[in-house]
Amino acid sequence: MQFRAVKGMNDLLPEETERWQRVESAFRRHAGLYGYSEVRTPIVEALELFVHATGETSEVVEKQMFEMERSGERLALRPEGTPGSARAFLNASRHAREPVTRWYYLGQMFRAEQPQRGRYRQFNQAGCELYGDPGPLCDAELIGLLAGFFQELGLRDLDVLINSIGGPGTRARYRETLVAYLTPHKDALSEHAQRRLLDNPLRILDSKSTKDREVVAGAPSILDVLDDADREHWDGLRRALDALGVQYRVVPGLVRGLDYYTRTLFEVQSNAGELGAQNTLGGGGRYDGMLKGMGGPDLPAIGFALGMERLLLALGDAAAPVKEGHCFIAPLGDRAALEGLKLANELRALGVRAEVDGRGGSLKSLLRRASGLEARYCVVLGDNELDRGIVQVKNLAAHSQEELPRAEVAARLRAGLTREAGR
RNA sequence: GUGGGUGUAGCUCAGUGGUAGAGCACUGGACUGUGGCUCCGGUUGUCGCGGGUUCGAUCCCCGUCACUCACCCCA
Repeated sequence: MQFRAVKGMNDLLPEETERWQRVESAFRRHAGLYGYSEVRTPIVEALELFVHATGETSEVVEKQMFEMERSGERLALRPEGTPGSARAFLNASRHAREPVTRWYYLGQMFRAEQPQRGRYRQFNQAGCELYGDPGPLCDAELIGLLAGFFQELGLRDLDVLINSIGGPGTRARYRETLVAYLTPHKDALSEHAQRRLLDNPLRILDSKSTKDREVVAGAPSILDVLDDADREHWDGLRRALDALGVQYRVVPGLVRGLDYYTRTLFEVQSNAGELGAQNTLGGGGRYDGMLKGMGGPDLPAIGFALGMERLLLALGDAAAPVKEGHCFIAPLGDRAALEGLKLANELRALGVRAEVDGRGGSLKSLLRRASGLEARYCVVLGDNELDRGIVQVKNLAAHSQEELPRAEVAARLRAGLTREAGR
């Protein structure tokens, strides 16, 4: 084979896309119930948008961007959805026509990581963004939306983690506190964490290295140094989550790797299916500084993204769609084949999926094929039937067969399928 | 980006220094026009790719690519 898909980028074949479509439509409906509408933004944006919004010290921007140049413009494939959505929001001046904007999106994202189960170079996210509400009630509602979506799909054993990293003031103060605590223990930290100590010390808090974990276990919690406004917001979030009945766990070490977060952070993990190390199904947080930082109005915002590939892995067979009954037409001979084409169209006109096997072959092999396709009915049509103005209809599940007048077949089969679907 | 594991038929996998097998799938027949069961037959491979050692390599060695797991990162 000469060509293969680019590393970390995968084809989705029909068996898979059926599962995807089911989850996607469930997401659209779920987000719609909360008042979210779909936004579609370009996959390619100015490189600078991500450097500025996602943050130049984030790993995503530092090492994982697919960059390109066109007529002197530096462009990039989007590594996440939030910056593009925020840009679109500002370009359209949405804040001038509505106080609060709720958008959701579905789409491909690109990060040049080492591929792994549940982690690909082209992957799909579904996400929500909420502009114009400072929270904390809407923070709780958004977390509830995310967790509720997973539950609706049938996922159990979900772990909802929350934290607050405060506003810029709190974070700067905490950063100093943390560096002061970690520096004496520097030699006990992993090599990676030692580097982080200089550029992004908060990230050490969620290191998986046991060395780092031991040191971090004794570190001061950011929740203890929240300023009054941050504290009030945090308490309000917890009260609202309790009122909504959302189960959660406070994890002071939850940090997340995008630079723009303020205050509320959250993540939903699952042990279901075959997720392996990529057990974060979705996550997000508040990013009150982004819109202003991009030259727009000083408006608060919060959002999340969930990984479609991971969600599908976690769901396993649970994402398999229910098959609708359909008809298979098995014509014997050339004359019957033409009649079969006509009958198939009659069925389709009534909204019934139908297919004709025009390849010829024995009745045995045609029935075998009908069986393999899991058709509900197989219509057998040969010279004998044509001459008598009837067809043989085989109910493949019931192993029964009856003769029906040719003129009535389509309507009768539709009635049969409707009856079954109603059960 | 770093480290480990694995690459043999469409799928799941066995196998041996003398150029390949099973099950499933597909297909034909037993049953001149009746499936999913049974029985019998048939098709399918550059043994991931390139190089080396050897009389000879799918097997040993080196490289490379892909997949996979972990780190890292995050969805």
